[in-house]
Amino acid sequence: MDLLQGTLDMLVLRTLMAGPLHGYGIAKTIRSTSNEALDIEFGSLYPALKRLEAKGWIASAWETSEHNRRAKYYKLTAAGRKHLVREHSKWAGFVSAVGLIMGTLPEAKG
Amino acid sequence: MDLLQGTLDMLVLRTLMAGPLHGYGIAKTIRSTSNEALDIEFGSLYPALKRLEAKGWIASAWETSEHNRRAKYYKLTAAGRKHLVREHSKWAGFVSAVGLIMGTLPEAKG
DNA sequence: AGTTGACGTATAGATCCTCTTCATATAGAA
DNA sequence: TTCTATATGAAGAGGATCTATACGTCAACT
Repeated sequence: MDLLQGTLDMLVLRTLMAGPLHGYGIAKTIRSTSNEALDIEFGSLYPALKRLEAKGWIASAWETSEHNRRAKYYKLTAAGRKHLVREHSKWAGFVSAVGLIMGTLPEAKG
Repeated sequence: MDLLQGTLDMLVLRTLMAGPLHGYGIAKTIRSTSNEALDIEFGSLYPALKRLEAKGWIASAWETSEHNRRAKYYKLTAAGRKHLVREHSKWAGFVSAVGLIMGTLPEAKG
């Protein structure tokens, strides 16, 4: 909920680095790995998966889940892996830059 | 450029904590304080300032700048100060949660 | 037998923010 | 007089997320 734009793609890609997973599983993994801090809405997730697949960063295949249901499994492509590295780097740089603003300015003044 | 949505407001509010400043000065301050990493577009900044003022987090007044030009100076309100604290806290929580995802998942797997 | 809850995918429309582009204007330096 | 830095602002495009909704299965409880 209330994810900053552009972050979801990186999170999904990073989650898929651990192996192929279906949409529902991706959301559950992100939720639990973040200690329930990040709650991905399916209305955000599925469009994101489409986007990612259209860009060639993930590939999908219908399979049977561990609960014996049909589920579309997504896996990282080589291009996706490279993109993830770039995005992670950009994210780190951004967080660092924001840290400079939030931390180095004078605390108060008339 | 390419700011993550929702971050600009926090950055502007934080910058104004150092004292009243006009739009142009806010952009310059953010740019230099972040070592040129954050480049605020005026097409993003002015709508943001309007938004912030409409919500009562900043207040404005026309004055004369140090370069002898008319400039609208913005200053943080008490409500803005409180909002900034909340947003900063949310930001820190979000960064921390993203860190959990990006750092704690297995690096790779078939 | 009926219902609840976990599992799963998917779309449409609204909303919000940022970016690009354009328009306007003054002061000082070269 | 031409260029650069200083200054504000609006319009429209683009992109991502959220809300709401729909469909469907399986297992467990009552």
